[in-house]
Amino acid sequence: MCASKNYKEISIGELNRSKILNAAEKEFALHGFKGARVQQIADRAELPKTNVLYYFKSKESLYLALLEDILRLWNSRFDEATVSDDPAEVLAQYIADKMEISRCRPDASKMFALEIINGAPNLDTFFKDQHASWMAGRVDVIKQWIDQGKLAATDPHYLLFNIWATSQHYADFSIQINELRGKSMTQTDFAEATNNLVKLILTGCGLSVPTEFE
Amino acid sequence: MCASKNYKEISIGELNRSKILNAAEKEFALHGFKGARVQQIADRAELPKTNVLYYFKSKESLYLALLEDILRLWNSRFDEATVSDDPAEVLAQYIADKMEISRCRPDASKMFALEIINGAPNLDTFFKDQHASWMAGRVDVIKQWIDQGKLAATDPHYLLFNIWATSQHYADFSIQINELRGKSMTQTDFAEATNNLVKLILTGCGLSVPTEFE
DNA sequence: ACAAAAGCTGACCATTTAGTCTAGTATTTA
DNA sequence: TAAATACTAGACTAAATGGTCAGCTTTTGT
Repeated sequence: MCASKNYKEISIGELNRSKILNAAEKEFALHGFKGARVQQIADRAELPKTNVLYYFKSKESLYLALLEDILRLWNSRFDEATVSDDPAEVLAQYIADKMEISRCRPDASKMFALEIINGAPNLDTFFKDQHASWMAGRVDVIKQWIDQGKLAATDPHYLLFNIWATSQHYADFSIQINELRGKSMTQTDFAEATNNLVKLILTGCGLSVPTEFE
Repeated sequence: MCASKNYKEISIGELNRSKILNAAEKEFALHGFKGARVQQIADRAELPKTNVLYYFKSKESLYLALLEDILRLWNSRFDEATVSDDPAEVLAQYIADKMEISRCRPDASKMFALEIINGAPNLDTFFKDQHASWMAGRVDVIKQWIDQGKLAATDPHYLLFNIWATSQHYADFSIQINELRGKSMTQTDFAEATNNLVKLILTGCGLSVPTEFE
């Protein structure tokens, strides 16, 4: 069910680029930027190391290309929500979208987590400003919902942090989760976890759970 | 308010060891095991590199010593809770303890997060087994609470994952949080965030919030 | 068909890295 | 106070790493 590319009519270069990006995402997720090795990315992509550096001029530019890709993942329907939308629907869908990313792109989530934990040295001011203004806009909408009595009073910042923390946890800490559950999460498990999380967050905000998440 | 050692009567060796451990925790939290550099740990500890390798025979043994320390942090009063305890009290206190760790030992939390994200290559079978049996015990207690009608029906695994995810997020993603809030979290902010989180989780479990967390 | 562009890669290099060695200086102990 | 232990530190090394280069082959557009 995860989105995947149509492999017809793509040049050998595009194919290799995508092989390299996939391999690199895995390696960076496993070892972070400093810890990842170009040779191991090459091995995983089944290409000689020189080939990796042919397509991406340096380890850093490969990392940055990947990071840019990942930041685009964060876009969602919640970005355009306004005060006239139904908060229960919007938030439930946002949570579900986040959970879907954790299921389909766990390594992207891990790479992003590492970048933040390591002090976000590669996220430039432009991204940070953009991110901050996105946040300001969303906080504003949530505040208006609260003012209209649609939502229990709560700090919108903490609400969003909680949504990110819980949903991303299923990707970032999947090793621990699988260990403790004694089995890995199937698609059905993810659906159950999503409903569980929607219920927790929405109930916590004084909202009722939309029927499709019950 | 964070716990700290009494520096009287400690030998120069103990002092240096602790300097090194502090410096290493920071470096490992910033770069992960592979990415951290012994030289930078030494610089941060204000000791020559050779000195670091005098006290800890290798980068790996330093990392392991630190990791062992950190695993002990996870111990809490929740470990001994039984079905006869009040779930609201116990869970609220557990959440508060976790938040306190995020506030006082953010680098420890980050190091642990990196270890898990990177596939837990240094957590041995003994720890994993111990952790799994701890989990089984706690899941059991929560289930009994649910059977007794003290707690709304929910999967105890997800409940614990949610508590960890949200509380650790304040340490692991502090850079992002500070950026988006436009200021860093004070002790007061942490108290507020703790109460907010206790309310979310407990309400989500159908529990009422103990007065000290309101 | 053919030239230009794109793709490929082994050999190589400068730098960085964890860790050693040796030779010393403080500090503790008997 | 002498011997033993604990600590300090510069010089060094072997291995690993990111990256270059020059010459090769394959693909593509006309």
